[in-house]
Parts: sequence; structure tokens; C-alpha cells
Amino acid sequence: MASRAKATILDIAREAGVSKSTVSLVLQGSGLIRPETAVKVRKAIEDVGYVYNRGAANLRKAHSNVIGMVINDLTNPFFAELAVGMERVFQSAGIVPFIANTAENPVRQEEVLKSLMEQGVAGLIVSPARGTAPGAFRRLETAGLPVVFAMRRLPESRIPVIAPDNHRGAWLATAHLVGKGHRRLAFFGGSSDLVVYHERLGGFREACETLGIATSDRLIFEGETSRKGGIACMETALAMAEPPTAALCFNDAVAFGAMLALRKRGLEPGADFAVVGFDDVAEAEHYMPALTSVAVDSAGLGERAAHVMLKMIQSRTTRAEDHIGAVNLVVRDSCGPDRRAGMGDAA
Amino acid sequence: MASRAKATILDIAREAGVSKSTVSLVLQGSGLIRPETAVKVRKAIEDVGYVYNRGAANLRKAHSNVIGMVINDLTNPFFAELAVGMERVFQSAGIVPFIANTAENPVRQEEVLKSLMEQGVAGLIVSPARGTAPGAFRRLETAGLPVVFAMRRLPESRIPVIAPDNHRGAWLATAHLVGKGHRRLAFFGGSSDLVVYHERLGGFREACETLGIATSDRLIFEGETSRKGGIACMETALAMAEPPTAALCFNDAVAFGAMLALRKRGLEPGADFAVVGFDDVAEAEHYMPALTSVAVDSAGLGERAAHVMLKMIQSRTTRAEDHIGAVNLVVRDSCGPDRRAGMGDAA
DNA sequence: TTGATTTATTGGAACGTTCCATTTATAGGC
DNA sequence: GCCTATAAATGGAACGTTCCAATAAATCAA
Repeated sequence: MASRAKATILDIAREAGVSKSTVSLVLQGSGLIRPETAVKVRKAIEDVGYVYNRGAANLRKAHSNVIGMVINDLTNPFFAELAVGMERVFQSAGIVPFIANTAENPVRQEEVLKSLMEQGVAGLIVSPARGTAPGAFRRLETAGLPVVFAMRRLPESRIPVIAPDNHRGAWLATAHLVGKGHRRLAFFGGSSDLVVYHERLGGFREACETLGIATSDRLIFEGETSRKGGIACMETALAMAEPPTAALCFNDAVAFGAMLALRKRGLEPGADFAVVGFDDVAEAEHYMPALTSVAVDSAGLGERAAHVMLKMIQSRTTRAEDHIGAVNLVVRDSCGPDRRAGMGDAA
Repeated sequence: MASRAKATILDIAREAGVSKSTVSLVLQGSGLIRPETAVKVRKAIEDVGYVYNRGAANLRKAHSNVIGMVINDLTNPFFAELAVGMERVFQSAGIVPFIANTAENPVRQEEVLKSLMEQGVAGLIVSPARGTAPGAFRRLETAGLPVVFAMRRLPESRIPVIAPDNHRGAWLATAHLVGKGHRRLAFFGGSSDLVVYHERLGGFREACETLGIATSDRLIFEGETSRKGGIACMETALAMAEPPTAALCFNDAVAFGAMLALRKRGLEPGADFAVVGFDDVAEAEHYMPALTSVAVDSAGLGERAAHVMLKMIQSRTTRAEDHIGAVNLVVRDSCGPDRRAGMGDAA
């Protein structure tokens, strides 16, 4: 049907016997054209197999309808959920979000960012890769492009952030463990080049202090934020002279790893060692034992980030308020009372 | 630094004291320009904070450097891995893949496809949403756009497919169960609107027939391809007068659900009922018990799909060979021998 | 020196839209 | 019937690139 060369509005115009301007108007749904004419034009559009060329249009129009989502690890279901939340909002605003994965690689991130800009996106929602240089987003800022950070932030930047209340989440989880009678608490996973790490660890430390629990740097185990990292942390911890009896994990993946390591040593997660996760991914509920975790509502945060972005685009500004999302501790089966202390005082 | 209005190559030309053509040549890395001139131009580019306008360029150039990946369910880690494999290949070819999620919704898929085309993508890699209309890709075909299906296919279409050998995978898994002494085998999850379902179920049926096992439609349980679906299947199955002793599950998610349902009834997966999954997602290895599953190498299939796409773009064709990826059964702990039969003949 | 050849650089015409300023057609008021 | 107001449709100039054909400058062979 369609000829080999791509059809343009001029082809449609010829086909329908009108001018290209009329076709353009129809395409934009303008009320200025007579209904019968519109019908005629739309038929011609069908007939020639026309596809709109947004690149050409953007040459004249102020802004495009695509926004980019730059995500550091797509294989983490947590980020996938974030993406899904954003999509929900954008879809209803007629905006198409394109997702790009940086695989936690700053160089790749640079490329992706460049490509998205060249494509003329209207805005960018970014969860920056670990190890991103402090100035990496300077260019975007000076270009006046709306950018919001999701989940993660960069040490010093004026870019608005949408993230959960990491400090409070860690506080709640720690208090829960203390309430169960644990006195020797560890923190598993993560590393200090992540701002989130400092927030979560900070909440842990503050809770310990407030509740009169001694903390020691020897009970803080840095590690990968994956199952593997969790296994490693647990193994080192159990090898100590005086091992901890409970651990707050940087995220759920680390917690799953920690529980795996326990099993491998013949210990029962929950009963022999209490584990709390962070993020509350879908899997947490179905694990054996079901994981107690800090729920952050990632889809909700995604929606929020999308709304903020929409507002920024609308008001053509590059500034917005940070949004710190509420968290809550979901208690399941992975934290029993401290065995040793339990005998004496915890009934 | 940068002025408010976007800088164009004309601004650069003025700044560097050359013509716009020279700037364009530098941008394309042409060897025709004198090195000193190139340096001067590049400096000017830095100074004015220029960002390349790919939309304008595509107006003249034949094709863009972006290809679209349309995925039906981003929250399934399986698809995320597929995406990661593709990205690896495209990155080294200087192509930027944009991912879009259809959330298993044909309407959304239509929008996403439209948007991607308008954006002028060079090609499309698609895992079609369930319930996609047979003609949904007709337009793309006639437009001469290279399209590859990944993992899933549409009933009748000439679009090349990259997918695992579902038939053989199911065959292997079924034979494994039979080898363990099971004689009453069920198939859990999936539904007949998916081509993949017919392939997997076909392999199951053929293996049963070849190995002399009776099958009955009453042992084929359709259901959602999720944990929830797996739970439902298992519950219905166990309620039967003569329940099966083993099940091949449509995918790993269904298998996890089935095992969950067993536990809920006080039965031990592996010992009391054998379960095999399909896809071998990362989680399978770490589950309790570790899940026996058919590994499909999704990242590898992603790479392959990307290569096929690259070749299609290069040779400006819309045809390519299908590629059926090898599978292999990873035996873990979720399938013990049939208890009842075991007494008698399976030692 | 001259003409031919090579090397660098440059105008200008596309590319497919949008949108402003016009033109043309239709209707209304007198 | 004429003038004005409104509705509908249109031509043409952008927008930021690429690329061809043309020019200008430098090099070479005679």
C-alpha cells in the first residue's frame, strides 16, 4: 500500500486535496477545521500509512513529550517498581517515559544522559549510579532542563530529591530489634559512597544511642548491596568472638543473603538470629521465613517523582521541594527475641 | 555561562570564526578538516554549552541511532535480564536502547509503539503483550521498520523471533520427573492465549506420550503466570480425588507459588511433591528448597536479539532467521522421587 | 609562470513540521 | 445589494541539521 519513501503531511495534503497547513491543524486536533474536512484528512492519513515525525515538529515547538528515566539497576525489582509508578502518572498526562539503564556505571550514565538530551527530552528523572562525579549534572542544570533525583541523591547538588525517610526507617527497625531484647546489633551491607548508606546507618546509630545500646564500628559491616554481599557480611559477623544476635540490613537483597548464610551454618533465621531488611520488595513477603522489612512504597515514590517533574515542566522551573516519603516497618517472621537475653528478662 | 536560548551550530560557527558546515563536519568527526581548526571548533562547542539536536539531524540523515525495546513486564526479573543482555551489545555499537514498558496491556503497547515510531527509531525489539491483536504489527512491517520479537511470538506473523526452545525445555523437565518415578504429572499455570504456553505444554505432552505416561486434561491447570497463579493451581490440584505427585510449572514464579501452597498445607516441596520451574531466574537458586528449573539464558537471548537487529538495520531488510536458543535443565532440590511409587520400584 | 591536482572550507538547498499573517468563502445586518 | 464579522483554509517563513556543489588556498608537474 504505502509507497517506499516515508509519507509526509504534503502527501496527505495532496491525497486529501487540502493544504499542508490544514493537515497540520487536523493532526493537532484544532477546532478550526470543518468536521467534514477533518474526516477527509484523517482518511488520507490512514490511506498513505503516515507516521508523524516528532523530530521535525520539535524543531518548531518549544517542548517534546518525552521524559527520560535513568535508572542505575533495572534488575533490582525495587527500581522496576519505581519505574512502574512513574509510568502510571506520565501515561495519563500524555507523556511517554523512556527508560535507560546505567548498570551502576558512571561512564554509561554519561552516555545515556547525553543521548537523552540530544533526543530533546522535556525532563529527566534519575537514580544516579554509584560513584557519579559531583559535577556530572552541572551541564543539565545550566541547560535549564528539569531534573529530579529519585531514591538517591548526590552529596552536594540543588536538584530536588524524592526519597524515602531512610533515617526514620532505620530508626524504627532498630527499635524493633531492641524491643525484641537484642543488645548486640549489627548493620550489614552498603558502602559509604552512597548517601543513602549514611542516612540508614545514621538512623541505626541514633536509635542505638537513644535506647542506650552500645555500638561499635566492628559491628558495622560494609559490603555489596546484593545477596552475595549479605552472605559475606553474615559470615564475617558469625566468625567474631562475640557475634551479634541481630542485624539491620542495608536492603532486602542483603537480608536474603544474610538468611541464606545462616541456613548454611545450620542456624534458623528469626529464631537463632534476627534479620530486618529495607525496601520491602514483593519477594520479602513470600520468603521463608517472611522477612520483616521497612516498606518504602517505591511505586508511590515513583508517582510522586513524576508529579514533581510534571509541575516543573509546566512552570518551566528547575527547582522544586524535596519530598521525603513516609516509611513503615512491616513485621513478619524474621526477628525472634534474643535467645540469651530472652531467658532472663524478655519472657 | 550559556545564554538562555539553546545554542546551535551557527552560534558555534560564529564563536569559532568558521562556517556552520565546518562545525557540522567536526561534529561528525570528518577527517577533512584541519586539526587546528577542529580544536578551535571543539573549544567553542564547550564554551557555548552546545547540545546536539538529533531531531534536526534525523531530518536529513537516513536513520537514527536509537532503537526501542518494548517489554511486557518490567517487574519480572526475567525480562530485566533480557534487557540487560541487549544493552551490552547495543552499547558497543554506539546505539542507545530506550526501554518502554507495556505492563501486559495491548492498548498501552499501541501507544508506546506509536510514540517510538514518531521518535524515529531505527528498529524495535518487542516482547508482545498478552492479547495483542494479530494485526498490531502490520503497520510497522509495511513501514519497513526492522522488528524482532523476543521471547514471545504472535500466532501468525513473519517477524523474526528470538526465543528459547520451549518445547525441548518442557520435554527435558518432564523426562526428569518421570525419571524420578512420578507417574501422575500436572502442568501448572499459563493460558492458551500465549504461544509460549502451547510450546511448553506441547513439550510436556509429547514427553508424557513418548515415555508412556497417561495425561489427562484434568491435570492441566491454567492460571496466572505469577506466584498467585501457582498457589491457585496447587490448591485445586491437591483438592482432587487423585492428586498429582509432581508438576511442571509454566515459569518460576508459578513454581514459587506452588511451593508456597505446599508449605501452607504442611507439605514439604521436593519431598512430598516435586516441582519444576521454567526460566531459571536468579532467585531459583536461592530459594528454599532450591528450585529445579529450565535455564533459558535470557541475557544471552537478549544479546542475540540485539545482534539480529543490528544486522537487519545494516542490510536494510525486514526479514531474518528465527533463533531458537538452547536450554538446559538445572537440577536442584525441588524434586524428590515419588513417595508412593518410590517404595516399590525406585529404591 | 601556468594549468592541473589536492586539501580545506563554505554557501545554500533540502528535510517535515508549526504558526503567523493572509486570503477566500459564508453568513448576518442594514 | 453592500459592508462587516466570522469561519475555514492557505502560503511561506522559520526551526537546526546534513550534504552536494562550488570556491579558495596550497601544492605540484611541466
